[in-house]
Amino acid sequence: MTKNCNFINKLREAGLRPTKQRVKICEVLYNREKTFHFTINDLAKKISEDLNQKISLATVYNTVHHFEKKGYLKEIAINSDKSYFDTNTSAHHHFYDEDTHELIDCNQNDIDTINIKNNITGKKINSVEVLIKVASDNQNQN
Amino acid sequence: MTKNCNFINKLREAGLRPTKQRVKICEVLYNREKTFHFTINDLAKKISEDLNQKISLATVYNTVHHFEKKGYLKEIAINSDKSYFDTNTSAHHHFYDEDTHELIDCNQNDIDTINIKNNITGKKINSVEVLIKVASDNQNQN
DNA sequence: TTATACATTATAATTATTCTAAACTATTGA
DNA sequence: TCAATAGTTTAGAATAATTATAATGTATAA
Repeated sequence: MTKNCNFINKLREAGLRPTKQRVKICEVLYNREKTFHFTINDLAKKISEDLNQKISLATVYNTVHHFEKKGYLKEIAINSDKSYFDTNTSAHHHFYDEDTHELIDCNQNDIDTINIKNNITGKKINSVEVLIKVASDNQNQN
Repeated sequence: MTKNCNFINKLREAGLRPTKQRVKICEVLYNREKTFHFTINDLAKKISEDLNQKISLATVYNTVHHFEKKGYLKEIAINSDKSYFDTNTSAHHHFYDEDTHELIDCNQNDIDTINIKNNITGKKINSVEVLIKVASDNQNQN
């Protein structure tokens, strides 16, 4: 279990003042074994459930975006109506379960390394991401 | 250049009545050499530019979603703030130019076939999509 | 040709997100 | 230690994208 003082350092490193709210958000995001996939709503709900404290939605948005800019969170594009974030910021791919709307990290050995043979002229590749949409095998698909 | 009567047939096949509006939308979407990548706004603007007729935004939304359901359009997830659609519904991947916000189809020979070695238990793979984000080489990245 | 089910439309409602401006707080340096 | 200040939080307003509504219009089948 990571101590708050680590979060305070983390925030300082990012040039962000370690306020109560930001430390609380860090606790929810990073005090866990597995990586966390969430929407802003998920996160806001989790905060008000886990902690006996309301944090303004605007603050949650601000903080998540700050963290994203600093590379502490990564946005994962699934579809237009939900914006997912991932606490695992390393280059990796995802499964998306269309039944449960759950995002699952892809392991190294689930997929071969992607090899881009031709890039757009004059551009550099910033990221390569694979999204594998899955659903129940035993039912009709919509 | 595809004749309207083809569009009428296409609509009928989808179980959609070939109304003026839907045929016009088909013209804009499918009367072209290259595949078309667009947001609803792009499309609505293009319609009112190309044709001397206003089509209600609601109709554009409805029609695009109908077409998507019928497999005549594919939604491409880039990020949360824009919903892109693609008239190329075959399995293929994309480059996304972060400078121009343009979506470009990936050719077969730009990328090796993606091989998923382990899938989630009990699920079937519905799609595998790669998004390659690119940007200018000669400038600072944000 | 007429009844009916499906479509279109303008507008209202909803939702997600960002903006605003006032109140608050961490930090810095005297 | 304490005030100045620059950054932060907040509620609520503003915005933007999308969906719902309900009245009017239209393609289709009998």
